[in-house]
Amino acid sequence: MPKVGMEPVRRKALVDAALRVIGDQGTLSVTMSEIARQAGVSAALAHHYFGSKEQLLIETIRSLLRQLRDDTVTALRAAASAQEKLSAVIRVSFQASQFAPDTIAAWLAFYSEAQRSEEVRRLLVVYARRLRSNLLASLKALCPDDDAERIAEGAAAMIDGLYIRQSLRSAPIGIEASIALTEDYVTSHIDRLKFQGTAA
Amino acid sequence: MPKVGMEPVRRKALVDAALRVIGDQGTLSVTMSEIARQAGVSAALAHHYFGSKEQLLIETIRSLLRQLRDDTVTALRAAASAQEKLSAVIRVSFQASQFAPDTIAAWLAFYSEAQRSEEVRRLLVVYARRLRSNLLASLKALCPDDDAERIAEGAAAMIDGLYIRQSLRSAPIGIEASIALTEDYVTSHIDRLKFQGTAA
DNA sequence: TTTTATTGATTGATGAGTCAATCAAAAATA
DNA sequence: TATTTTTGATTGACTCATCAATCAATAAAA
Repeated sequence: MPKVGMEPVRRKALVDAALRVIGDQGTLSVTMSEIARQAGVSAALAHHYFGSKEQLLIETIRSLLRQLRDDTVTALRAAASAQEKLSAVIRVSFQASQFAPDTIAAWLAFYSEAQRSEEVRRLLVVYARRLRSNLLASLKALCPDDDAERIAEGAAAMIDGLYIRQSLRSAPIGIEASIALTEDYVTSHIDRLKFQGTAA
Repeated sequence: MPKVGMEPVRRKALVDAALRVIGDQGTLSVTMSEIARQAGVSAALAHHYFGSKEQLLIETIRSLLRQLRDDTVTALRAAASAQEKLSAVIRVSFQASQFAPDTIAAWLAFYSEAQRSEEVRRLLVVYARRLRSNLLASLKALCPDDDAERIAEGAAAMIDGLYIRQSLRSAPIGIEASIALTEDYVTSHIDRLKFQGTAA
């Protein structure tokens, strides 16, 4: 079977398998063998292409982040007004693929790993910044800058918090309810500023 | 040195050491040897008293939860009005001991472990329920029940989210700012209900 | 024939859990 | 009180399993 040009195919298969296995087991303490098995190759091949487990894991996170970024960009393009963009950013965070139990479990495992691996931490900081800045951009069109900062901070925290609560799978808040809760937070604050603005 | 009655002393020392080591390394993949070393005893003794690593970890989580509950009870006792109680619950979540990097890292590790261990998951569900119900009790005195439910849900999510964001140690939001953000969320929503109420 | 893809077998390290042995306090007995 | 027995506390050494990483060998293109 050895055809030439297998490298990108195998890399993708391994990264996808890694995400599956990590999500399934809810930990980064998964074996290279298991990942390789799921990808349909030997563990030795995984090492051949990635050099180390650490490297494979990092590529896996990168892949997850890339996916999220692409979805966000697409959603933002389709949105016209600031309100729509805001809604789009929130919506993407809770879209089915991101909010699936396995994906959440994987995110959680990555956050935990960030305590040890500087590179993983850096990647997650990129995610946090991106979320905050996407929210901020739209918010600044709707309220004063410093209020926008605070609201963006709060909304980002709420999104992450809904994730972590979802991971416990008790009193499961649905996708729509999560979106509603977050949008409610944002609009409620913007509204209040209007009232205060007219009152003052 | 073998005196009698060492068991409770050693158990506590081991549980405390476990929390320290887990917080420090940010993972449950810590060795019994290391925990024992920190507690000043041999790994064999840790096994003697706890039977297994899993069991020691569970006792450690229990200890953390107990601490949090006690602090909450104390804070609630000192609060008179519903507003004060609400504020107290929020404040306890962010009090220095809970919000310290090591403690947050430990929490994160436990959440991750909950994906695998049913017992760990159960314990964290207890925490989530308790937080929600503490918030709910005070909120119900301040607004209609179904609004209270939503606000409690949102506030709990925001608290957890601020934790997770804190764990990345980038753009570190301080304790006071976190409290302010959460209280702001709650009061803003209650206020809005009042406006709507008078307007309708 | 040279290069790329691929794997089985092996190695070396690590870590949980077990066990038999030791040591000293406490309790019982003389 | 002095001596023996019992029991709790404690550990070093060991076993057994797991796993990341390496390597030599093979097979099929180019």
